[in-house]
Amino acid sequence: MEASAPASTVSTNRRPYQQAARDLLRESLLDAAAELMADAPWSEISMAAIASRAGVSRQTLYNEFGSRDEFAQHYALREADRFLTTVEDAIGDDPSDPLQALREGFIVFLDAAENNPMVRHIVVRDPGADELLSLFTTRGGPVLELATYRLTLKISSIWTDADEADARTLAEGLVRMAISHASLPGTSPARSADHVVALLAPFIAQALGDSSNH
Amino acid sequence: MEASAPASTVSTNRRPYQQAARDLLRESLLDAAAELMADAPWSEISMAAIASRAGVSRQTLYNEFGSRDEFAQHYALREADRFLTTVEDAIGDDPSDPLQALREGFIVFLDAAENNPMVRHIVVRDPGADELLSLFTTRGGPVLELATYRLTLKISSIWTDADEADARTLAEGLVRMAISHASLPGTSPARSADHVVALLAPFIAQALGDSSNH
DNA sequence: GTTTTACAACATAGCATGTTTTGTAAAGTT
DNA sequence: AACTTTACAAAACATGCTATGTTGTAAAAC
Repeated sequence: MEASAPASTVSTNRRPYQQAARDLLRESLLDAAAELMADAPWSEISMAAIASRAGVSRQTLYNEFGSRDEFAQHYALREADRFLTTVEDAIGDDPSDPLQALREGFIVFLDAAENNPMVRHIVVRDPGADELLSLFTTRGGPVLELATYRLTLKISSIWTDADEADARTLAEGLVRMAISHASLPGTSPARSADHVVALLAPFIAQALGDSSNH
Repeated sequence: MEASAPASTVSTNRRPYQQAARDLLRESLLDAAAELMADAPWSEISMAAIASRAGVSRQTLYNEFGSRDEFAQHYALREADRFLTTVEDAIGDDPSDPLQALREGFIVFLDAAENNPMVRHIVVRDPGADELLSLFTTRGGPVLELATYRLTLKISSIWTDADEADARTLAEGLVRMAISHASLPGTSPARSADHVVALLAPFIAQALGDSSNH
């Protein structure tokens, strides 16, 4: 019935401008939500408020993201993604001093976890507070898996002679320690990082130095 | 005014029987609460129900423990204490195989955390569930500190040649890892324990073998 | 392509109600 | 002397009702 349209979806092949405009719209909406989230918890932010803040009608919001839940998921994923990138950047690309690199990444994480409201919502299950974004955090499983996965890649890419399994073990341990210190802080982020690095240093030394594995 | 009573409090110096009777009463009440807690969350258990279950009047309960909150705290503390004892027993007293000993303790903890309802209330902040016992868990800080402290003592007492600071670092790491795996389980307790032991083994080897510290 | 207007379904906040539970006190029982 | 029974005020909680706000969808207007 349709004459000229190819067999793919409408949104897949689009002229660059339209694609860019669409992305801009979505980003603006997510940004608007982020701004509102600074003042009020998710449960108190209406779709109307988000649209209005972005200078757009409520209907446009619903056209872009199907529902309130979908929008929340997109928002949470974008935030988690940005966050992991920040940590990866803090680790850097220099393989010469692994301990210092991991320490940096750890501190960046804990500092952000203290300030960034979104991260607080993901990491800490605040009972009397926000809840609602835990739609997708309900069990933090997905986030932990994503973070472990990306950190494993990062470690493997920098210290190429490390065993893959060792990298994964280390990554998961780091992520769990990071989440633990974020939700139950000891003293300062720097001191927490020192403790964790002291605890894991022997493992790292062994994994990096000991490449005589089977 | 008082003739023969010495200057100390009434409850401090008491004849053995009376002291024992009092302890028995308190334990019976705490046991009754534990039994009820198997079927319903704390918020749904009334003081009347606890007293009745223990075969005692409500007034006696209030005479022993001043209020509902106080009772909850005593209950939670007793449970935490028992729990730590169980873990310490699992670790044992044999200094010959530290890795296996810690693995045992870890598995015992995770198994109990899965089953024991009380531990679940302490460790995991279940949003849609029980809440109320988090009066004293609100921030798990106290529990984490107690557990870290006792585990440090345990480690130091078995492996006497280990550095005190190392013992504490290890203890806190173990506790945080245990809580992390209890609230976000990976696969099975045994596999979680294997991962953690693998990660911390190098640190343990260094701390125990390397007693040439300053 | 976006906005406006409209609307049904659902969720939320407030309120008046009756019931339960807490915490305390005094009198009765063994 | 310790426990139970009875009694009671204050607070917490459940219930049913109404009013208001929000979500999600659709159609007409710009």
